Amino acid sequence: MPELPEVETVASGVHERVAGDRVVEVWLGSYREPFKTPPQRLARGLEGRVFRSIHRTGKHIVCELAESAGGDVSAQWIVHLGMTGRLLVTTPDAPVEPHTHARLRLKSGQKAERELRFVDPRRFGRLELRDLRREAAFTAPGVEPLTVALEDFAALFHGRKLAIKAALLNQSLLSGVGNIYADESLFRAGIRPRRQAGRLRRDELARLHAALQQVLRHAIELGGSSVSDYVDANGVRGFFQLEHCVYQRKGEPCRTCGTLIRKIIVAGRGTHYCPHCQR
DNA sequence: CATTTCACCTGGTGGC
DNA sequence: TGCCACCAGGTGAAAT
Repeated sequence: MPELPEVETVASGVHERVAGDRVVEVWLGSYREPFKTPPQRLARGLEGRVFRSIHRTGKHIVCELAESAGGDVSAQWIVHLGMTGRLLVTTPDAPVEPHTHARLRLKSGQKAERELRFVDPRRFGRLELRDLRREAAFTAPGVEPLTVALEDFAALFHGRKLAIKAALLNQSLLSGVGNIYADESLFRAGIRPRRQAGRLRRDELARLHAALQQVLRHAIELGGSSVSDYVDANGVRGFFQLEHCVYQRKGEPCRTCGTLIRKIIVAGRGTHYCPHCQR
């Protein structure tokens, strides 16, 4: 489900609910898949630690952990939601959904007990623990789309022969853009997804830069896109799917010119565009 | 190195 | 209703 706006929404929701809480008990499922860090080491790293803050980097949720409420950050719990992952704050007695892979029971002074749960049917998500006394802090490989300057954005595509859509999806160039926001930003910039990245004109790159930042910011304001089952940390759906101009609108009229939206495959992904508005 | 393809999973949908 | 092929918000390894 999750691209930058959805991950941002989940991370800020989790932050609001659990910052300052201590992990008093950890339960982890038995599947190998979601655990980039072996379950035993992950559980040991989480147990007893305090959530200092939670934020987003690219499509990753980074939880800063300390030994005590006022202590220095000594570890990071990094959550990647994959395609179907959810990070939910619940009460401890809430029914446990199928495909729940991690449950963290949390406690803090006055607040009622709650649980932080990681649920992921397809198991494409990843859980990782970094011990900052031994390992470097997490950094995303690509640049941050929301804040990258136009000059640096344009430089990412210089000399590249791949399709602009494929370039937007490449996380080592930009961290956080996925299939929905690649299609939506290309529509808003009036650029066909198969255009060679290195051949875009200066004005097109400027339009794409502006469109991408606008669409991401707008989507964050609306709590992300709930295409099938995406919900935030509180189980609430987003509303940006109502603003989609092309994504999953194959055969429907373009909101600008009425031409029917087409769907093709680019970079192995379903790709939607308006043949009239995008050149 | 740059780029493309495919496997990894489960569940929902639409056609027959 | 039932079965089945196909598709899905992501990524990283393998192939080209």
